[in-house]
Amino acid sequence: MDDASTNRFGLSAIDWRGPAIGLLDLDAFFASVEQLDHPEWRGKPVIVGGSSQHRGVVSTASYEAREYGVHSAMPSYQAERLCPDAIWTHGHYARYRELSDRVMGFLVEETPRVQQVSIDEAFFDVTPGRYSRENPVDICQRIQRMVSEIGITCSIGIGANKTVAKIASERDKPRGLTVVLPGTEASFLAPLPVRAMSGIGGATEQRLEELGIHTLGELAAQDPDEMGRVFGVAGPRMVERAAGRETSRVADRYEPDEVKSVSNERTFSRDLTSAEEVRAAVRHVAALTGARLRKKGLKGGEVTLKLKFDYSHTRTAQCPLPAPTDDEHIFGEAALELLDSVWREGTPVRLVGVGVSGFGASRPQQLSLFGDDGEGGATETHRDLRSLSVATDRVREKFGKDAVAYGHDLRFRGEGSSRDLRG
DNA sequence: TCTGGGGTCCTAGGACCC
DNA sequence: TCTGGGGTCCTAGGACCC
Repeated sequence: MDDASTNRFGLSAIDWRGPAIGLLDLDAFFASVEQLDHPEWRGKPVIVGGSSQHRGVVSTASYEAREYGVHSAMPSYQAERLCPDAIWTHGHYARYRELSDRVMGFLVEETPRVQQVSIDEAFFDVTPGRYSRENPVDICQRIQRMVSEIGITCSIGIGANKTVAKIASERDKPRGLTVVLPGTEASFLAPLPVRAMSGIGGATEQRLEELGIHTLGELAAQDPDEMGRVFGVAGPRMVERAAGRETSRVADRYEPDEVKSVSNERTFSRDLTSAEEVRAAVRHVAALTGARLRKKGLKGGEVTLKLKFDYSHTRTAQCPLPAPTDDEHIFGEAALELLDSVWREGTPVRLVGVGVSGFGASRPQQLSLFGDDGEGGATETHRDLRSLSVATDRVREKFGKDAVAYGHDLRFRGEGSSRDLRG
């Protein structure tokens, strides 16, 4: 890479002018943590993901597994065929969270402008003169050393804006440090396929293709108004970003965005068809969501039911709740009432999801010292059931998730789940 | 037994109101 | 009588991200 971008070191001497935005991405994060914690797995193909028996997919593949063609989001049965000797694990989310927090801590020590975008990725602003005088390249090399010391690695891209930093970070993985020098943004981006830019997925790529636009350079040359007519508000934005002129700032605090919804969904290892099964599944998934709401101290005023029938057919239905709640006995029953509007008994159901949103009106949520006082129209029965939910949470916290199960929970225990982590 | 789970944002269309 | 035309709110669904 000797053109616009470079991963050569020795750039400390350059006089960096203008904004310097970094994007740090932890390399094959979940799989790398597993190899850190299981030394005997190092150097071997490791896959974090759901099992093929439960229609799972790959969350993260170690670099050794990637050599067999395994990648994130690939159906597990396919990964098993490509790499029969891989070591599989469902993952240990709390542990990933712990290491992620440590890495984010390193960034915060360098600059107050750290915007975490996922468990394994964050933007940070190291513009010279803004928070420190130091050269951005030196700062990033130090961050990489600190990350290495905890036993995992990261790749970093640095550039004048987020779009450039993000694409640069993907340029040279793992352990890469790719620098796009100020003023070279447009020439760095121009030859890349449109798909390289985040925000452009399969559908947008195809529509751009139909317009004869294949590269970011071609996209940058479009008339923003014309693109606005085709793509709505995203159109002009796409053109600006492709031209290397994005100006959106890195968030000014190391704080996750305000939560707007909390949901759980489950794909079952076989399709459900009877009303009894589907209703039990709704209650089960609602209970998962309820427990998370209470843990987060959130009560929401809307519930959403989601059913997936096959890969391309999904239906959702949403309704307001009488009062903000975190109790699955209330929002779960509301979800059951929505069932008739989206499902006829006999239609096979592959996935059931229950989400709660509408936190805005009742924020901030403080738990009352005197127990439950914010339940509005809740009946006595609902209060009793709510107490039951809280008691259940406590027992589960103390003795583990499977210590308590309502009747309808039992048949769904042990269904696989996983999380995605691309890169 | 082919394709997960947890999110965010945007859009289109209908209801409703003036 | 030949039905206008905003604005706003709500809902469902799609696209996208990791």
